[in-house]
Amino acid sequence: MHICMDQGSQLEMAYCLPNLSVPDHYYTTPVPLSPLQLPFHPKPLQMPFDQEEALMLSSDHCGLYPLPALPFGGGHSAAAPATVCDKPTVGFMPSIGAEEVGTSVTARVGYEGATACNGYSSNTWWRGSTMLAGEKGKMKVRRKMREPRFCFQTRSDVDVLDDGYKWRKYGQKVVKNSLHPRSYFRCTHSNCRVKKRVERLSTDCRMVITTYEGRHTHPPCDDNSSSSGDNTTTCF
DNA sequence: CGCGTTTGACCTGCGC
DNA sequence: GCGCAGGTCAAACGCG
Repeated sequence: MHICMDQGSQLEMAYCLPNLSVPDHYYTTPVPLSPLQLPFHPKPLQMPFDQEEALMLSSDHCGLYPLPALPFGGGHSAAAPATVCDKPTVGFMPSIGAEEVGTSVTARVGYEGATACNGYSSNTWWRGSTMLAGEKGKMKVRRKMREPRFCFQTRSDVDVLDDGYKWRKYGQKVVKNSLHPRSYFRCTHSNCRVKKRVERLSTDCRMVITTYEGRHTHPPCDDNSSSSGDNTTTCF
């Protein structure tokens, strides 16, 4: 079964997640919104990571839509998912603060996260096991530097979509006002620090919110992308 | 034995 | 300054 999208939407999704495979039991959220007109690209949707913006998309057969609010970390907004379902407003994520994800022009200039994604020289962005005690002070600064993020919402029975990359779970956290814990994944590829957060909506346990943070510095794993015949890719 | 997951503790940011 | 909540670490554990 193909993901239920028109061709344009599939194209957009393919740009967003070039290796996303969608199992049979996936189907995208039927949120009755108007098709998204991304304000930052008149041309076909660019890879969102290149935009260094936080994109929050919901997808259905009519296209990709921005999600009005999501419980991103940092801001204590765990109750946001209810807003997503109850009051779907069309717009470009005003709830995501520029300082949170670097969406403002100011934040994008000298955006350290993007640099770190492409050609960072060390692993100082997050607290590593090799970090000395004295280095922890630097993390206060580092933590403000956010990777470009892309978020989308899928209706699925499984938490983790097969996007062609290999992920390692490094944490799970119970989020306030949410019945379901949030899982934290990191790309297992060396020198690739892309992170992924997966959580389910408290209002609809079948709705999965997946948030990618950062940009892969490597191609996806071939074994994963061609794994099961059950999965049908939406890429072209 | 190696790799991935689980889970409690810890750290940091933010609001009051 | 304090408490809360999100994010991350790392030891313990499980599995192949």
